[in-house]
Amino acid sequence: MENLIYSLVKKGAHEKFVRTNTVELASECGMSQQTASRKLIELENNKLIERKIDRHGQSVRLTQKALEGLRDVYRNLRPVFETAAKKITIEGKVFSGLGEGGYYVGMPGYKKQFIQKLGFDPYPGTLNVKLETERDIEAKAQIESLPAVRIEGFSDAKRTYGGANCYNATVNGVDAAVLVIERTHHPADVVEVISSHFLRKRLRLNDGSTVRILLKNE
Amino acid sequence: MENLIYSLVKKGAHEKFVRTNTVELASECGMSQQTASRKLIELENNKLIERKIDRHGQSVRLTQKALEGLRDVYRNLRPVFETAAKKITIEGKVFSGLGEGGYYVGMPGYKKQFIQKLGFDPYPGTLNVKLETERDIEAKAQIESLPAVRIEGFSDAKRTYGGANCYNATVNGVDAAVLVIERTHHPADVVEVISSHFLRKRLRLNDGSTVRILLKNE
DNA sequence: ATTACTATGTTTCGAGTAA
DNA sequence: TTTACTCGAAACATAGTAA
Repeated sequence: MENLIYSLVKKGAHEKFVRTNTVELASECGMSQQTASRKLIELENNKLIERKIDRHGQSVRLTQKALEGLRDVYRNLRPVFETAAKKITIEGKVFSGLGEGGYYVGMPGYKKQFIQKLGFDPYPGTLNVKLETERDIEAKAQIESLPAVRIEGFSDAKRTYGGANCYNATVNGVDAAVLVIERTHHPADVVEVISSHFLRKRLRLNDGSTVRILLKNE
Repeated sequence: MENLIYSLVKKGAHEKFVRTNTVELASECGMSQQTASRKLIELENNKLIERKIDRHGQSVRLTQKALEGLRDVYRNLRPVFETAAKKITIEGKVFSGLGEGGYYVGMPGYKKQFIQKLGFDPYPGTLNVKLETERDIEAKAQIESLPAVRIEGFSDAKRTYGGANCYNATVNGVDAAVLVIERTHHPADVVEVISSHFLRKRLRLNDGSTVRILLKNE
């Protein structure tokens, strides 16, 4: 099954429609023609491929959904084989969130942990950075391969507050930490940063200012 | 199945024994405890993992064989997501092969194709380069994602001669081509280079000399 | 040539449970 | 608690074909 997708990747189906047929795919994947046919149908039903079928074969292309799945695999494998501890740099533009980040960061349940584990008392607000290039989004995904500072969730009488992972970094040279909140399915192109400083003031940032986040490797 | 290996990778089983149990792995992979147990046995029988089992769980580590399989996947996926056309550089040390490379390169059936497709008449010999670092071996594997100059195989009365792929490059600045012979399961840490020049003389190389191969991107 | 349906055979799964 | 066996059920693969 997955096998079939890898065969399609080898043919370049991640960037264009590629011409093939069920007999060819079957032999490449070590399965029968009938199975290849059925699996192509399944992949199509699961919106993992698009097809144009005619009586001489078919053209197949991977969907964005399939690429996302492959990207997950890639992200898991990269830290295994890219041993060198490279410096991760992320560039993006400052934008205004809803201001709710500051509320959470200031809560005693979190604040105590920040002071203890990150070694600084965070300014009660987060700097929202929007990533503009695929390269930066990739770099953000790589962050998770770094050693994290774990912030535990907790509960009060009203509700439960989720955990988070922090990664020491600098923003335009100023000490800070990237905050990756657990469970909330955050957009992939946004990074939240906390710091002991009010970064907008300290770095004279406005909405649209470009900042460079440099992750600390150990 | 594969799923289980990815779970183990996430736990770091590619670099050390990691402690886990069948219930935990099952829930991570969306399968029953029984299936996880059975699959671990299969993985062990297939020499993809090593285990130390006790009554409180088990320690699991991936074998080299499993890592090789994952590396294949990684190599397939990298060109998909590493879009930027990076320059591939390989460094290694010159060594003497058996001299058979020269015999083949000089055969009319190949020579004609080199002249036509690579645009030069190759010196009848190959420069063997031994790669010394993991980084260089990785870089060599990446070559295959570049556009290849295809050299077809052929037959004469006696036998069949296999095909090859060539990749335009420079060796210490001199035009050349990396030769990847088909089918022969070449060692991963050796690169063969052909050129119109006798590179050993032209570049004053001896066994053990370090050379830098720069692949041409288009 | 193709793709892909049906029917049948094979493999895989997981509940129950032993050790 | 574990791991992992047995066995009936569910999922999957392929031969034979139709279109």
